[in-house]
Amino acid sequence: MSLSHALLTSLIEKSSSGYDLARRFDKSIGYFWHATHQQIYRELARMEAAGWIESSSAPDAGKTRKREYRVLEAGRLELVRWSGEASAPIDLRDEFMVRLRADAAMGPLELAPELQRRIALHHERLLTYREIELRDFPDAVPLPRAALIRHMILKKGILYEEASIQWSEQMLDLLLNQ
Amino acid sequence: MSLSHALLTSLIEKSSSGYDLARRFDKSIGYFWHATHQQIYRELARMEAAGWIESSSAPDAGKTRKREYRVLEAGRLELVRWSGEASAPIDLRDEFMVRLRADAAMGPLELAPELQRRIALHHERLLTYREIELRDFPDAVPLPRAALIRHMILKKGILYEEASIQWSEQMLDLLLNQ
DNA sequence: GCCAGTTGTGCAACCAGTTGCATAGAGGGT
DNA sequence: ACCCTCTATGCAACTGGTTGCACAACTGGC
Repeated sequence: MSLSHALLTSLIEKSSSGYDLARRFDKSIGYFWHATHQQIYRELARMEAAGWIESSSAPDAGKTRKREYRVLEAGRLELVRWSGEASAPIDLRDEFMVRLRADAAMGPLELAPELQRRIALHHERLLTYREIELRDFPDAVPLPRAALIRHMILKKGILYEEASIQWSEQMLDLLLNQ
Repeated sequence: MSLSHALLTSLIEKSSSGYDLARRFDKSIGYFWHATHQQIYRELARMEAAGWIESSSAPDAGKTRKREYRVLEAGRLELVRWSGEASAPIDLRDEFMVRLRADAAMGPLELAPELQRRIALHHERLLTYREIELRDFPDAVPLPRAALIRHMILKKGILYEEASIQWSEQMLDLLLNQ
């Protein structure tokens, strides 16, 4: 689902190999998107065939097969073109909500432990995001537009985790005491 | 991704035809999940083959092909079994975030109109959810456990829309004034 | 020198979701 | 009678994402 455009954006920020891209992707756009290395290699091959990017043996390749991918003008144009399209709203396809509904339909199903596990996970992520926030977006200095946008994207993740924790704790209380 | 279990849950709440199921699905579990009729028919066929559900010509079929699907004991057992599994956290794969990142990487891209469209959409959904809330979950009466759970699921949608609106308005301000 | 682990690329098969199309009866309008 | 729309089911082809596996070189430990 437009993984290619996400990769293009990442490559504009910094030319890199498929492998590096896969790891950077997880740490940047990856707040809200995960892609396997398989998808990324396949997409890079397609984009190169389409003339959006070019590649050559990476400067630090040595005797390895490592390649470096760079965005071409056609890639930039494509990204600008795509940015004008309407974006489909995400669906929040959450299996746990189905489990809760099943509990409501069939009687208590012991979902509390799983909910607790999820709360811990949300806390973990929140912590990571807050660390990135402290490191990358000091609010003493006035930040340029690009940094403000990136900060807002991170904030979206932070807000989501905070809201999830609050909601989950209320839900947990309900499961345990009703 | 476990659409089958979502459908099982829906069918436990009420036996119905594929078509009715598709429409009810959009209105209930569909707060956070959308499935096409195609997926639903295919999944029903699989579940029937697996012995989780059975079907017969619907009582109100007349001369049409309309069928009614009912959950069998094996289906209930499967749902209980599945409820004990760990649920993968959702990924918030949002194309618009990629567009924002592209804006940050390449300079202003005129994303404000699209953001405004999204804000309107969030308002629309929020309104729908609030109407359902007023209709189905009066807080004067003490509700039974099952209703409380269903209410919490709906609340998750409401909280998400509210947070999205707040965040989007802040983002819009940034896009227009920076 | 060998083994385990990490970096890096890639093929093949599979599964889930989407899209376009086809079929068929019911009900309503002109 | 004719056509249009809605209800209802379904096939076929395609796209995107996932999983398992394989290959290759380099890196550090014993």
